[in-house]
Amino acid sequence: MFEPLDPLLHSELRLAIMSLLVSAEEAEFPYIKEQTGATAGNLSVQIDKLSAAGYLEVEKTFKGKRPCTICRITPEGLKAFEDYVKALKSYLQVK
Amino acid sequence: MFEPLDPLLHSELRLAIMSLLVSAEEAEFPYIKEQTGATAGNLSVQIDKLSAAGYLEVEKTFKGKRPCTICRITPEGLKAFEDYVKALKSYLQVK
DNA sequence: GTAAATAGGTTTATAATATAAACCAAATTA
DNA sequence: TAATTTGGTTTATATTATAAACCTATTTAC
Repeated sequence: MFEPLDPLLHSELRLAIMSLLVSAEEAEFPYIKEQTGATAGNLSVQIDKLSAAGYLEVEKTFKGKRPCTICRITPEGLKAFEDYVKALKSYLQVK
Repeated sequence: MFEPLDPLLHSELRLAIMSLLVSAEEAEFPYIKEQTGATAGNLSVQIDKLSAAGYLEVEKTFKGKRPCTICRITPEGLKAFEDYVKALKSYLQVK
């Protein structure tokens, strides 16, 4: 009846991060911060979790002299996102 | 960009309960338990929360000699559910 | 008739989670 | 060179989800 929801994606901020990256393929930390309205601390923690799960890959580089964290969604992340959306529909379809 | 998600509805079990009641208009505790696969304790707690928020009304009655808990969604509950679904779409629409 | 099992839940304890506050280092500006 | 800003990370706290333990009444088995 109700399909289980991936707890990693069933989180407001993590879902927003993934949603951005599904469209963008690549985004910098400050951009994600701005778009989601999250605090840097919260964002850092949630990106770590998505990265640890293999849903994101995180590249730490430099932009001029300043550090720059770039995030991209992985194929597994995209699959997980699509599965999550599919599962969600079992809750939202009001017959 | 991303609309906030009602934390009361952004919960797997509570969302399942509400989803059932949007379709059914009325359901007994054991039926909800069976359909959601939740434990009785968890279900009891989550129904209380939805009820405390005014999203559900809970009628405690008897079926023969045995206690029977009936749940119905309220107009505010329905509104909240619809708003939640609308908000969710801001996360799911992959352009 | 009474012991055990079942129905229908509620209360309570625990573990996980989300979140922001505090913090840090380097670069820039005053 | 002091203060501020950028770009984050680490840590502490408060909330939350969840199941275990529990309770009462009824039914079934002996």
